[in-house]
Amino acid sequence: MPELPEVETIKNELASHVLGRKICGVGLFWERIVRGISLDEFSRRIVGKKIADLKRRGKFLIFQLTDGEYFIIHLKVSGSLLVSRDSDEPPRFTRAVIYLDNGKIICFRDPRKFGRMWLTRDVSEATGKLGPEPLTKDFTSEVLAGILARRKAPIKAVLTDQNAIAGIGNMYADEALYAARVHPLRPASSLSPPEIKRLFEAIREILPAAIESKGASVVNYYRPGGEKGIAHFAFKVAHGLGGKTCSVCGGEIKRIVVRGRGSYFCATCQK
DNA sequence: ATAAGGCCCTGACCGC
DNA sequence: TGCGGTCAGGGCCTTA
Repeated sequence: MPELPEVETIKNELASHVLGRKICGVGLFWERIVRGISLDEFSRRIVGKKIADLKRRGKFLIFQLTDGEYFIIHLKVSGSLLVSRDSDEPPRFTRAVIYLDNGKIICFRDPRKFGRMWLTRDVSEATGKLGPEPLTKDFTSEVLAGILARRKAPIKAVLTDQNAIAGIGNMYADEALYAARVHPLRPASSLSPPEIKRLFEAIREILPAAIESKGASVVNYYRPGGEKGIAHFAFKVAHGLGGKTCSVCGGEIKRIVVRGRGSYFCATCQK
């Protein structure tokens, strides 16, 4: 599941393959993968453009093209972007292929077909409602406190709400709440100042560490070269990977469902 | 405005 | 071995 650290890793490792390259063709094998415009218009407008820059916003990957166009990808649950040669057969479940002028291709592999692509002159069409980036300097403990103060929903739901904070998904929300010793069902506005401080520090520690480890390969996450990340080896609770008991107190790691998502936590440490 | 639930999809997994 | 049923999950859409 690509979240902020995974998309950041993909961005970092894709850059050398794509920056300055011209898109000389596309293959589209799943009609609903493109949002907003038809497959024909997508092809017509993207072919011939150069990739001038590559950025990440939340879980969106943004290719800045020449002529004011932006090619935007969201990998959702099961998407990956794999680089190979145009002479190679694209891997199974490839929904789209981007052909570059250096003989390389980017394969958008997505077994679940949840992933989406945009081609637009206005980035906000895809990313407009996103909350702040949690790793920038202006995201502070006070900013987090302000976001949480007006929300009564479970803290887990607010952390994973992209319109509240961008980039945190199911895995890293569980890890951050565990590190901060906060129960996932606590109403966001009920967190005390020390709890907010701990949560802020957990976010600022866990996300960069996961980027350092090139992301977490739980299911269907691969780096552009096909390698896996190793961030999941550091997981304490997320996705049930932390063992049956808490490594701190020996308490039971429980699974509950919050807003339809599996949530793992220590029933003793997280109040 | 916020909260909550359904939906999209299909591979993986389970029980028989 | 094969079959049917169930589950997972991000974000959009609808409803309250």
